[in-house]
Amino acid sequence: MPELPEVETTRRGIEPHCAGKRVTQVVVRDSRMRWPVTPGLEKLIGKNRITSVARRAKYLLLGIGEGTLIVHLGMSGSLRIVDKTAAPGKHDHVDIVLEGGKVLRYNDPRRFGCLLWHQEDPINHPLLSRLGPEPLGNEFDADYMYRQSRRRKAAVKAFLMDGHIVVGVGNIYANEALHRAGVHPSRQAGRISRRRYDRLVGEVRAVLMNAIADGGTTLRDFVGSDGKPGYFRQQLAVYGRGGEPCQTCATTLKEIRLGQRSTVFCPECQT
DNA sequence: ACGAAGCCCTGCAAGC
DNA sequence: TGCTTGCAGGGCTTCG
Repeated sequence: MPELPEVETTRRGIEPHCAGKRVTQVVVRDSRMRWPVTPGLEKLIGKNRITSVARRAKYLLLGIGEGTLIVHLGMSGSLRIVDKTAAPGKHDHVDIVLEGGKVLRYNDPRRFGCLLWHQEDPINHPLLSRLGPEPLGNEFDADYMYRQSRRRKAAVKAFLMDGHIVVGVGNIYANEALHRAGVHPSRQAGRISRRRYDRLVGEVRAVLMNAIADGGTTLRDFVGSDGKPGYFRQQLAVYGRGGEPCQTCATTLKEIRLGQRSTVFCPECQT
């Protein structure tokens, strides 16, 4: 579920319930995640106040007391605000109980996510220190992408999804942005002009911003209830539409695998 | 340095 | 109906 827009939507959804609140209790039911949940988390953050709820790439950063809880939702994770009385269900691995009777509840069926405690500035954490710029920030522009891509032989789609180049562009939005920009996903990153990167950068931005605006709508009531997946679907021009006609030129959309991931494009519009 | 592949895990749909 | 297979929105790690 979590692409960058949904992580940002989660951040916005939980922030008002968390910021300024004191933690009264932490319950770790299952610590087996991508990496084990930091041992002793209960002691480390218990009784401290949540001061901030930030995001870097697809990591949520909860400022608590003197440190930061780094949370990643992996591929199937979610973070919800529920009532203290709500019984935990399957895959509800961690509860952060807040003063006032609400609980920040972490659920992740596939356990690809993580919850890691970090005492210092999270910027210096190994997982965060080498990440590329934010796709919606100023650093991400045509010039940057052009420079980074020279002599790169990898497919532009893989390049776009590489977190060391730019963060937050997952499989869905890579497919969408490339279609909107008219760029073939298999084209070598180093063989794309500055002009075309200009277009691509604009479309990455546009598609993410649309999704964030929409993510708000999609998951408007995810707090307290079930955030239903797949509502973006109707807006997606190519993802999940292999074999269907291109909305621009009616050519049949082609589906291939690129770097183990499903890739859909229009052989006519994308060159 | 770069690029491709492997792997972590559960759930679900499709095919036999 | 029940089994097996493949695939899923991520990304670190390993290998060549």
